Amino acid sequence: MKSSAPLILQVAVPAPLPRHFDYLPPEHADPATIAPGIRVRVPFGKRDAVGVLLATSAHSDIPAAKLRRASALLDETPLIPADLLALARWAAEYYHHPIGEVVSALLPPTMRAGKSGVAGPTGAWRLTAAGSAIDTQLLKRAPKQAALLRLLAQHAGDLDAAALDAALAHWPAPMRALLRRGWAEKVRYAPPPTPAALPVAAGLSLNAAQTAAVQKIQAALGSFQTFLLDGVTGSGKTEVYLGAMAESVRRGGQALLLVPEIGLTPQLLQRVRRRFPAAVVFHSALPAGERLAAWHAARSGRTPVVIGTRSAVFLPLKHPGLIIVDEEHDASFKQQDGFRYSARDLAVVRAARHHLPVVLGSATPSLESLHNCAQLRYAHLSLPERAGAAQHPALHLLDIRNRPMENGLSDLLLDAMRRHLQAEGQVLLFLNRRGFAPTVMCHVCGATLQCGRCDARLTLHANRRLQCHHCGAQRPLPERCEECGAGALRQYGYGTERLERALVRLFPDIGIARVDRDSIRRKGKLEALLEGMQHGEYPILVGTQMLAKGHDFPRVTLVGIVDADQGLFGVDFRASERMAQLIMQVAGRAGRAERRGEVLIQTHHPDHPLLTHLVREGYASFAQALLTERRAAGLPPYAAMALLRAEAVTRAAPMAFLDAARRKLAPACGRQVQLLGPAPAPMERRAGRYRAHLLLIAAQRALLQQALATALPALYELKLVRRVRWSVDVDPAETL
DNA sequence: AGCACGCCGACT
DNA sequence: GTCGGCGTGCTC
Repeated sequence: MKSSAPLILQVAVPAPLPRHFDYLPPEHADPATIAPGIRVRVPFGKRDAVGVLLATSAHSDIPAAKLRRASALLDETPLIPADLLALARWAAEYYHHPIGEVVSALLPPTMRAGKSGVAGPTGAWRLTAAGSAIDTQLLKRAPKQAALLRLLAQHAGDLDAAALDAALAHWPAPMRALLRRGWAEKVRYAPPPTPAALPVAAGLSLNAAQTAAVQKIQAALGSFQTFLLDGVTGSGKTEVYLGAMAESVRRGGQALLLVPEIGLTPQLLQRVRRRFPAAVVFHSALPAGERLAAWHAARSGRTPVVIGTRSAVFLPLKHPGLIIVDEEHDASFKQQDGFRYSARDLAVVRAARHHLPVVLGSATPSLESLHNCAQLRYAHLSLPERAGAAQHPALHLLDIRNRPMENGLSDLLLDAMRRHLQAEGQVLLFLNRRGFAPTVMCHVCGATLQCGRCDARLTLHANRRLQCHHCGAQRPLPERCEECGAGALRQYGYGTERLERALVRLFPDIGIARVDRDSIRRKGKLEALLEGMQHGEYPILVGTQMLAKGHDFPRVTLVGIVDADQGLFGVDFRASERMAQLIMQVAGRAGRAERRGEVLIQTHHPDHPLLTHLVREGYASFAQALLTERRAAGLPPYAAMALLRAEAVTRAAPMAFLDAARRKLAPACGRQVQLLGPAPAPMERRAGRYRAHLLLIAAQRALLQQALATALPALYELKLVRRVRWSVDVDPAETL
């Protein structure tokens, strides 16, 4: 017998180390089972770990004496399909994140823990006639096989993988022996229906622009193409998604719809479910069991449509057909800790690898996507009209300098509210600050109440408790100033709770609903409020940006933006882009039915070029102006950016680490990649930890990538690494 | 990250 | 005399 070449398993092990680990296969491993994407149990240092097989190789750079043997192969067929595994490897490289942690992100927690791979069983095992005839007493040399035979005999052919797991440890190997000897056989369950066989309801009729958009997307099915679906609020993007998804499903391809936050879009969810009754929801807040079920439904092809948040971009799909990213400009597609990927960008990469079309939809597209359109990398689909008879709302700046104010509302805005309410209109007031008052200050000494763990002021809530909106800490409002002891604490500024209270007094006979994170904390509360709004129970709505996300309020005729000034002077280079998107998203809630909407924006800076440009020329023109600025300043999307972040409980450690990191990075950066910092983060202390940044900018992404790839491995060797929590953030969404 | 090993303080 | 603090090193 010739000895086969040693086979090396390259395994992604869940550890924060920037490499894979080599192992020998388990003894007696079935070579047919060894395929990339299966899970492998391996000894790792002094403990056991569940890793994922990335690839096999004929040789290893690790000295043979150090190589250890994997203890078991945990799956018979790859849990992670090859295309998805390739995407993970690409993402690990692009985001410079350890491969083991990236691969973990693809597995539901149950699978990560090494539980049985086939919770959605593919079939069951039973004895053959030959197997029934075996006298298990004669199988003394194979006690496991004997036990398995007895088990199968007792259960008359109904044992699936889960049942066997429960009954017998390490059953797969003896089961293979029984199959080989013809004593047992596997009965496969009927294959799951293909997406095309699942029910799809008819859609609404489309207008000309919608039809054109759907047709272009349909024509691209089966090939890679990125579309930016650019349509004002109310122009009917959802119906375009549904039309394109229906066609993909009809052709047998599953559709993946990514949304910023499931909980905030009950209306979208309803529409998807009405059209695709077999659609499945996926997000990381699901209970483990439901998450696993959804994961299996996607992987097995049992569901035609998955609607999910960020993490759903990594769902295995049996028949991938189409990917859609709704509200593509939304920052929540960027993961903000650990593996800092952008689900929107990965959706595009994934579509390219699968040869699928991908649709990025927004009424206020990100500058990145607009730039990609200008570069002809994305196809621009416009939905210029509002669906139905609705007209665009008119935007006006309200100069509130020197105006009489009533609890943050100017006489101008109050007059307009009365006018609209009298005409049976609904009024929406937007204030992006929850709580009662954002500042509590001592009138004697001027001290403000600060969070003990963050560089931030505490927000007073209506329940007389102080809350830190950065770390969640809470405490009761003290009687006296903690600095000087005077009993003269006063509240400054307005939050949604205070605004609501003022409105109750100003409009005593009118129903008022408040929508913010506090008011919808209880499950189903948002749905109940939305329901009430549809029925006209609440002529006045007050809320934070939650109101801006995807809900239809057909009766709203007036939108009041209570404080536009807070967005004008942000420290982040994306602050003005974000402000414009928020204003336009909120403005879009007005006048969706036949009545023309009005949008009033309160400001102390009515001549501010950003505001005047946005109001007079609209978002598209505003975005072009911002792009021109970004180009001149050498900022994204005209440059590539990465941020090295570090945090620790001492102030000095993050800076010391980043100083050392800078010295390691500098030679690799050369003159082409700029290094800025390290500098303390804008809010240096947060949740008791000090934070600092080191910024890298390059005109060309490849140069930045190369510098990081060259220098980052050395950072793992720094002793200072143990003293900080650090991460690389490629394409940071915010530099806070 | 986990988990060991390894040297220096207040306790049964 | 030991239990245990966290610095340091390693994981194929």
